[in-house]
Amino acid sequence: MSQTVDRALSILPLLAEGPADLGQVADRLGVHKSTALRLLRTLHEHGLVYRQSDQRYRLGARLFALAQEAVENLDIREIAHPHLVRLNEECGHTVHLAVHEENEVLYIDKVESRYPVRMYSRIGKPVAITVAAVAKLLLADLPEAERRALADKLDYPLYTPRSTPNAAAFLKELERVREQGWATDLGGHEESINCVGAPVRGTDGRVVAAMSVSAPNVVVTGDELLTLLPLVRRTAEAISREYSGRSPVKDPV
Amino acid sequence: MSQTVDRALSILPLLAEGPADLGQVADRLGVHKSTALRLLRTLHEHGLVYRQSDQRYRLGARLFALAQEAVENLDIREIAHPHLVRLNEECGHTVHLAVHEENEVLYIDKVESRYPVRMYSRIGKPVAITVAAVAKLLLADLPEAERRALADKLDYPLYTPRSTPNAAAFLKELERVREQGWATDLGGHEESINCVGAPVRGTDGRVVAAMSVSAPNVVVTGDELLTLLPLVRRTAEAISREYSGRSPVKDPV
DNA sequence: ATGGCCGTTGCAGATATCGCAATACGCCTG
DNA sequence: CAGGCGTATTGCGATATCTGCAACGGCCAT
Repeated sequence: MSQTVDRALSILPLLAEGPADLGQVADRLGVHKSTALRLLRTLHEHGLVYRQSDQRYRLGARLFALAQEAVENLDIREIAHPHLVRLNEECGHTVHLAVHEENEVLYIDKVESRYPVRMYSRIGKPVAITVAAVAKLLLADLPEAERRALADKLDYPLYTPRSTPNAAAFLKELERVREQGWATDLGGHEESINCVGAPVRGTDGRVVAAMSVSAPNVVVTGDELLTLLPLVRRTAEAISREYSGRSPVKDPV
Repeated sequence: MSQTVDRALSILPLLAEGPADLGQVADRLGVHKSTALRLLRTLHEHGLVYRQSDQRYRLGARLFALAQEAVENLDIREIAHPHLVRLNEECGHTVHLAVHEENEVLYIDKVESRYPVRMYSRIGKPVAITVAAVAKLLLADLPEAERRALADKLDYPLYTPRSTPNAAAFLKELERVREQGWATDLGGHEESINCVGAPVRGTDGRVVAAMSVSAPNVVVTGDELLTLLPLVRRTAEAISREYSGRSPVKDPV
């Protein structure tokens, strides 16, 4: 770990609180003014800090550009996977992670009992969008207009008697999911399979992914599965925190 | 200027191109692997880089969080936002707010039809500096020497046949914008999109920000959009007044 | 004018950083 | 299962780099 770089980087969260002048930065860093000056200059040359007209420093524009590119490379799956594995170890059931893309909802990760392995054969396949818990979570977060438009376009196949029958029912269900912050699929896709899921949110609060736990009701009934809800929600929230940068480092040796 | 910090920060744009492993980073930095390792570790501890499961490095989510806090600290945005929303309600089109920083022009706020939401996906992204109405407004206010120097440094990509073709044309356009006090972009960036914008000025009369209204010409033609000019200018002036503390509406303390 | 405040610079000493080489680890091959 | 290869990691000494100091210069308010 480099001391100089460490100090320089510590300036960034400091400036995130608001603009500061040289003296303030030096004080809060606990270094001499000349030292702070040189660090700020280097940050400035890289565009990470900007010097406003009153000579105070604040975070710079390059930060935006980098963040932009960072987000494009951000793979939720990488971050979520360990959490999914842990959840699987705790409850023993199949765990899914899904995202919404182009009017489809796709699984992007899956952890199955005994098999902490990426089942690519299944991953990437569109889910039953009108009934799956993860689909409800992802679509419930859309603006109302889009939700409406999408609901109209969809087909509502009756996989089982419990499948969502039509657009009206679907929209109503989405509204409920939106308000309660979690979703279920109780035998809506396969008669004997129940799911309970929770949303993963980004910094802006929007739902970026959804996860769920699935189990056949020969193992646990729907009601029993619901007792896992707190655990599922905690896991989803942990992923959200890490994804949005709220927990920068978890285990620094 | 600090060599160590300089090297560390050089890693960020490098990783913005995509994930890289230790060796690649060391090579591109021109330093020994152990050096690169220590720099990367420091960046990692601050959350600026993330280590994915294949041990390669990638930009981290903390960058996103920092950029977000940075944009929230811009007081122009605070002041302007309600005005932008009102303008959006009145005309129905997309409204942008942008500032100039370090040879770049960036959007710092955006209000979209029905959607008074911060689109961070777009906010923070540098604008097409040679054609956007807001860019013309901000650059037109620079001292002539700076304007000239900047115009020479820029590239002039031909997004469309109407894009500004070269430095000479750009300077001429800036001169006109400077005199008339407003600017347009008629299909210079995207063939079917027109914009009309006006400057926001501080106490000393200098342009501190610029705003614009954009609409596809399938909705309104360029001429029709121009009829909104008085409204846009009035809004910009209202923001200017409030920003420079001469707001007739409400006076703080 | 003049004193105080803040940012900036040159310098010599201190120390953190660098590259090297050796080690450890994971992965694939035979 | 052994062996080999590529990569990440660690300890260490030489030295380039960073640091704090003190002096300078500009700016503002008294």
